[in-house]
Amino acid sequence: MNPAAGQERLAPVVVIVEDEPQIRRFVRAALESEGCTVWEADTAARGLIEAGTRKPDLLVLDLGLPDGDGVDLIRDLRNWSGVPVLVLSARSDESDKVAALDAGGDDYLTKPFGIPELLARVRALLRRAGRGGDMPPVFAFGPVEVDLARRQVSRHGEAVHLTPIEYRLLSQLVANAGRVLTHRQLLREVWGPSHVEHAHYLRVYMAGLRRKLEDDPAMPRHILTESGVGYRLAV
Amino acid sequence: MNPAAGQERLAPVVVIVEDEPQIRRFVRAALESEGCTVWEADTAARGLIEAGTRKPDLLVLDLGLPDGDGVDLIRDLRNWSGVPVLVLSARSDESDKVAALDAGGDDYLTKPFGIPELLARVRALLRRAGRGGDMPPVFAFGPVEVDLARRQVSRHGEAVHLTPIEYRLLSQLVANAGRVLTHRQLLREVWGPSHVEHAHYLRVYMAGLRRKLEDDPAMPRHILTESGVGYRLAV
DNA sequence: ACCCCGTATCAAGATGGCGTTAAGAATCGC
DNA sequence: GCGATTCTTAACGCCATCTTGATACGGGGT
Repeated sequence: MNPAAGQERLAPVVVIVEDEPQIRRFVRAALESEGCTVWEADTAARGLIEAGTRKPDLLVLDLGLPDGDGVDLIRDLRNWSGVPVLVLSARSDESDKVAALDAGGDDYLTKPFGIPELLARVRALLRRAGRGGDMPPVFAFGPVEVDLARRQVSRHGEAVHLTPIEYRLLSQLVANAGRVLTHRQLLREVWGPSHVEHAHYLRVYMAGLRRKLEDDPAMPRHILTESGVGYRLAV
Repeated sequence: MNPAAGQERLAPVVVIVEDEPQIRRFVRAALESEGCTVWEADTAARGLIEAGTRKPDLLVLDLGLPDGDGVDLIRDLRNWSGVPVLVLSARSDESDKVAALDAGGDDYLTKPFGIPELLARVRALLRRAGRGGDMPPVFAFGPVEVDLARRQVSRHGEAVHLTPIEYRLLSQLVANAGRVLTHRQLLREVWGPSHVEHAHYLRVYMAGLRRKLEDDPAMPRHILTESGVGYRLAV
């Protein structure tokens, strides 16, 4: 079993071992833009310590370190850790690649490299290590949860069925939660520009949403009407 | 029980998908010198079949195939297999690398490449796949079990025969279990982009799946219809 | 008090989507 | 080529959803 299976970690943890501050910052910024938590080390010795203490999901390693060969670091690391290792190097000699990979490296990228390729290879390694998927974003107000990705709405934990128009209407409210949406705005987004005058539709369907989502439809606490203007979703 | 569990496989099995016979022989010789058992395919369609029947430990894939994009092959493969994929390509554009890796590829090697590097990367992929886990091979809901790797479906333990389209439809549902799939999404994935309007097909084939998989096809408990939107597989 | 406008709720009819079956066409394996 | 499987297409009844009209409520202005 995977020992990390139980503990939910939202952001992958990455350790960078790289002596040039410029490249370190460069790579750090890229990884953080992917949502990673990043720790740095500028020597091989420090790198091993960081790999031990931070329990990273990925190690990005430059071969050219001041205090030792990066290949030795990998060999050492592999005695006690299976963390994926992405090797960066200025040397493009095939023998270097073979040595680093056979020592236990998982991928080898030659400088200069592009950030998109680096990130794609990082994603590939994290995916295979089992840290690919993250949680779907769910929006909640009161007892109601809206899962936009699964197109599913629940109230008090139980699934609630919404018709297509009801769902579109709720989506608009959620997307602009807290803000007032005018009748015209809602009608245009849900029914299209030609139905902008049929404010009656809104009343019918808002009643439906309240009946399905509010605890007391007569005293709505979240789907509020701004009389003469429109509707608002209170958070 | 898993029939392959007892039989010790000493030699890794590799499938090569490559249309140029010269490179195919070249790569094959190299892999066999490493002690691999090698199977070949010269088209994308054939490659998928080989990947399904040979149960390889690694897939070596050339992107430039005569009958389809290799990236599509990876995406298809990833619906039912977690086998490591090493991509070979004549194109060194960064966007090609990113596309192939994000589709599910594990490594990307640009032609021309040296045999030592190829083999080192192969060893790295086999090493990691050997100790790590692959995809959970069987997906279950209610009385139904779907073995994506063996392309086999059973209900109450008994094998159920599905036609190709039925199986692809079910694959899509399983791959997005719990999520609502719109008519257009399903039609595009199963019949192709040109049949996006033929929603009737879906009704016919969903009826077929329900007849074969649901205990009471008239009251489906797992293959649910989201009226006006699409379908969803309930877990 | 009364009227008026905006709102809430209910219900019935219209519409189009959906499930099902079956028959002809196409494809595949032998 | 031939038989069998699979796919496409059409037809029909049913039902969820949408539309539309009717009715009631409530506050503000005259």
